[in-house]
Amino acid sequence: MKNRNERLMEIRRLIASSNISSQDDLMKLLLKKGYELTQATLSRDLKYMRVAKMPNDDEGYVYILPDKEQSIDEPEMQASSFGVLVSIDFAQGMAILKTLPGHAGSIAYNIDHLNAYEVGGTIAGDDTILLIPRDGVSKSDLINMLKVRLPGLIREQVH
Amino acid sequence: MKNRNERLMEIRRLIASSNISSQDDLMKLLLKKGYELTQATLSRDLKYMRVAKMPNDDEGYVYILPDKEQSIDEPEMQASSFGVLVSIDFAQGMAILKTLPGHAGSIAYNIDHLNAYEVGGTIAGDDTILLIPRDGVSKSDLINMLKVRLPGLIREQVH
DNA sequence: ATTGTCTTTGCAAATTTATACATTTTCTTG
DNA sequence: CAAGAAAATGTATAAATTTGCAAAGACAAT
Repeated sequence: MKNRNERLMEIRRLIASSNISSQDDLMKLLLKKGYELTQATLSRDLKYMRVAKMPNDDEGYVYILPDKEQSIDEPEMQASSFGVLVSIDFAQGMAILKTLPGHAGSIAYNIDHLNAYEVGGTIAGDDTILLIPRDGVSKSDLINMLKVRLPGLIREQVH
Repeated sequence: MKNRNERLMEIRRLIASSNISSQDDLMKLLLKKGYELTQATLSRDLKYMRVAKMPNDDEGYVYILPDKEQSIDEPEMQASSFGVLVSIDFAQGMAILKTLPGHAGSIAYNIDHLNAYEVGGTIAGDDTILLIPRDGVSKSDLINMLKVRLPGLIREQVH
């Protein structure tokens, strides 16, 4: 779906920033943000992202993200990074990103620090980044994520 | 009750040592060990011990202990604070090793020179190593090899 | 032993979560 | 573009979990 990825990111943000204790709660929060879906889909989303439900300090239960850091604010992309990502190709289930000469390192740094679910890890050379997506992450998942989380990075002709 | 504490310990042991996916499952295991109780009590026990339920790698869900040493992170393990190898993650059948900044090269060099059967080859960036295992080598094969051949690099995994 | 208090438990009902199946949407490939 | 394949979603339902309430220990102080 067009906005599944966006939705997954929103779910992450919500879980990171508030104490959510049921999928119905989460559903209502998402509805306020404009995402319309059923509890069944949420169950699948949470499973996809390996979100766990855990008893809480006080009363009740909360969902917790399987990631190390739950930072809500994301680092801004540097101005100089604008439009320097030249192409995205896929091979062997991995993404090969081409940048303007010398920019691979900084772009990879930015991508790494998104803590994006989709990204297993990156290795950067001078103008090439090898990005290993997590299992189950599709080409378009990855591209959508990059578009959403690092707007302006990708040159227009890339898709 | 007289043996509630014993029971809690037994539950801990069971959860640590097997993949339990429902309270009914756990109930049956406990029955075999001589503990007779209802699922409702189990729900309370798990809440008391803050045991979380999390989607699993393959299919299904598992209970996990909130033990500080037991990470609920995706990375298979974390290095000790003194170690250089920070995490090992798997995606696309390959291992992605994260190191402290600047150490990827030397760690990759060391791994290469083990001449370990398990390792097809490595590519190192600044703080990331992509390790391609040989066909048929499992995740745990690789981790065990690294533990044995490069002790100290990887923290002992506590269960 | 009796009383009162606190903890633990079972039962049953309510709530929450997962999933089989059908349908729709998206993607790929000719 | 069309056809087939794959992915995503909703519906309805099953499965799993939580909880209110009452009853049954456990324990302390009379």
